[in-house]
Amino acid sequence: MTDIPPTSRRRPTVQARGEDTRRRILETALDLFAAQGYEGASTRQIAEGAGVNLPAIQYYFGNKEGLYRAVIEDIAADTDRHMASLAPRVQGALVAPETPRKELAALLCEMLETFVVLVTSGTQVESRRLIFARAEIEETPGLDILHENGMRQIFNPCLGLFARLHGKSVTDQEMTFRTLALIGQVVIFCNNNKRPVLAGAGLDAESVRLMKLVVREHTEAICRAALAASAP
Amino acid sequence: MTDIPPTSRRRPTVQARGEDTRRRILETALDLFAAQGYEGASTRQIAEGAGVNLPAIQYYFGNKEGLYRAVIEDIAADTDRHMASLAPRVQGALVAPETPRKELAALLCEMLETFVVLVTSGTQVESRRLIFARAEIEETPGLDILHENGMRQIFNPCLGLFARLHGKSVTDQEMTFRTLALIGQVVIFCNNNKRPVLAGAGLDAESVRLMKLVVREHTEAICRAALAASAP
DNA sequence: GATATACTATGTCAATCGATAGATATTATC
DNA sequence: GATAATATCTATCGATTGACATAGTATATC
Repeated sequence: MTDIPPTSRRRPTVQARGEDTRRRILETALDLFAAQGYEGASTRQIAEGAGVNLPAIQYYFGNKEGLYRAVIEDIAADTDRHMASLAPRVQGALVAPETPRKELAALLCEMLETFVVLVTSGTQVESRRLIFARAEIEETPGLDILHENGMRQIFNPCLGLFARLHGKSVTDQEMTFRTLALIGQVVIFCNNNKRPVLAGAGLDAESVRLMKLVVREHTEAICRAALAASAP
Repeated sequence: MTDIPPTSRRRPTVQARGEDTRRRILETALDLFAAQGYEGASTRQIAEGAGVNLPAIQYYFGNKEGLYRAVIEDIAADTDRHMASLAPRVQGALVAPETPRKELAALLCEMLETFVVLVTSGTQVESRRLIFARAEIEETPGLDILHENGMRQIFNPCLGLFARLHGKSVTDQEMTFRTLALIGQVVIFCNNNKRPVLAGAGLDAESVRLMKLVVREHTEAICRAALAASAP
């Protein structure tokens, strides 16, 4: 009944206008889903905010869930792009049998710093941060995509590096917890910055620099302790 | 028009029954608000879950918002109780002018371990963890209460200790970020454990022990680095 | 037995929600 | 200029929501 997106044939002008409308809806939806959650944001609000009318959402995305999934997939694609250069290096270090432990630690630090940048820069950062935070608590159809993506792009690589550094297995529950704690240092910066703690401390270049510094120094300290504990 | 809760006069048996019903509503509401958010959970659902009928909510809590606030205040009171023994010791160490830095570090570790316990034990842990996580992103009338409480009971004490350890001011933005990173290690354990990472890893005694161990070791490592960096 | 408390049963209300039907406007191709 | 695909409009449907009003019942105190 609802033949959804017209992405096949290229008709220069009309197509361009359609694509523009699609993006406008997508961006408005991101902001509103972030601010009010999946249930909280109404399609009417989104349509109004995007300057289109209600059935436009059905036309472009089928229904509310389709729109939500599109928003999430957009963010996931963004994450992939952001991690594209680092991921293969980590992969390489993990398949190599004799990667020096100092290098593992350095890669782990770089990984977490890159994560900080992902979480604090780009377009619509505020909204993306909130969506990340929501991914950890909400139970909506699309969010597992984001969660899987985070596992694949962030958690698993960090776990791999950190476990090798400790000389332990990635299946060890202790390593899961240690990795979560590491990542938690960054994830907390995803929280609502309208709240007192992060208020004022926006996302200006200086704040981001500080966040990266803090995460790097903490992670280095933790890695140093790990090296000392499991020294050969 | 709506004279809300009958908490004044004591009529032994009837009163007890009323209190019981009140608690039953409160517990059901906690679970449902945690699982589905403020907007997501309907009063009808809550009433059904508690085995009362709809007007009972109005009778005891005035309206939906009143019920929500009651849930939040309940949790806040729980936090106060949990932190009651540690708070004055931290306060004491902070007002004393010459507290040894090792003691500051030890208190900080203890503080975070206590936080882990708060977040992983007691009745309805799962739901309370989710409410904590929601407090960081949702914008509902009652949640600032919880947030303020967290600032007063957790964040500010940690900030005070950690800043003293670094020999820096509590108003320094770097110290805010460092403290957030520390706390983030614990907060991440508040996330939905139905998700792959924490799945299986329930909240059995062994898991909690491991979480505490990890947080302690990481924090010790970070404190050691801080001591070395700002050594006298 | 009068009275207060602690509910329950039922129904209604306006508001808001997602979804859809169906008409219309715009544009590209032939 | 006819035709068809694309884009957007108005209008409305049915369901659910929080809230409230009214009436009734069971129990316990005085």
